[in-house]
Amino acid sequence: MGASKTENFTEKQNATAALLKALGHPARIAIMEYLLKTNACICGDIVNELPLAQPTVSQHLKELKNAGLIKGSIEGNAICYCIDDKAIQKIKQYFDAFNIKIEKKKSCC
Amino acid sequence: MGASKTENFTEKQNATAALLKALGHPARIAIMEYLLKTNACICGDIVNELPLAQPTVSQHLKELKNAGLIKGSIEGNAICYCIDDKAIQKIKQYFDAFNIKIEKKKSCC
DNA sequence: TATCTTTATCGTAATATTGCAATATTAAAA
DNA sequence: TTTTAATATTGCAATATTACGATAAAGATA
Repeated sequence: MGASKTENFTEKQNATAALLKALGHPARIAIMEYLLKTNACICGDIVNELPLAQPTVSQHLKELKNAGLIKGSIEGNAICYCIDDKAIQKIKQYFDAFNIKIEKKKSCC
Repeated sequence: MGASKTENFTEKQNATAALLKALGHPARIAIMEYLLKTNACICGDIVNELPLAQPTVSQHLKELKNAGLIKGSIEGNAICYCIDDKAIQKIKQYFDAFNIKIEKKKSCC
């Protein structure tokens, strides 16, 4: 098949999975970490930071953007990318809640 | 291609991506949430909870196990699965740190 | 206007993922 | 020992992902 049966899971489960899937590639982790490391948005420059060809980087940026993890704004003939705080917060909250429930359990295995 | 160029990224980036990739599927999110919801390890029962055939569920469980997100111990002819706390904590710490850095930035876009 | 720079898109090859039927495995139960 | 129950593995079809060369698009600059 190759296609996930998303219709059988909750909206929330699908949304969570989509966010994490977008981060589930080393290049996209590297992009996020690079955007974080620099103290402002990055115009250009991302391609030179990564060991991948320009079209490949562009594709990864698109995926991160589709997932809502980054924003891009046009700045002359370059494009400024930066992290969308809200998406990261959503993920953080998810794992915070998850972790609290784990700690309450205390446990078997 | 279809294969990620992992050799060009750091160990940490690859490891982070691998963990998040394992969670980047609604069925695997559903499995984790089900394991969390119940107050102990689950022996059997997981297949009945999910809208997928038994071999498919088994495959997803295998991936979660490979990623270190769950543990499975044999219990008679059934298998007890439960969440591996350490993996979740690793992820939580990653996003905690990430979020702290984001907040320090305050920001441009 | 012509050219340069930056980013996106198209097309395509290689590989990975998803899902399931059929079957194997393993241990309990009859 | 045969049967039953639970889970894993195999094999395969359908689809998705990853990567990149070639090319397009769009604004800046000469």
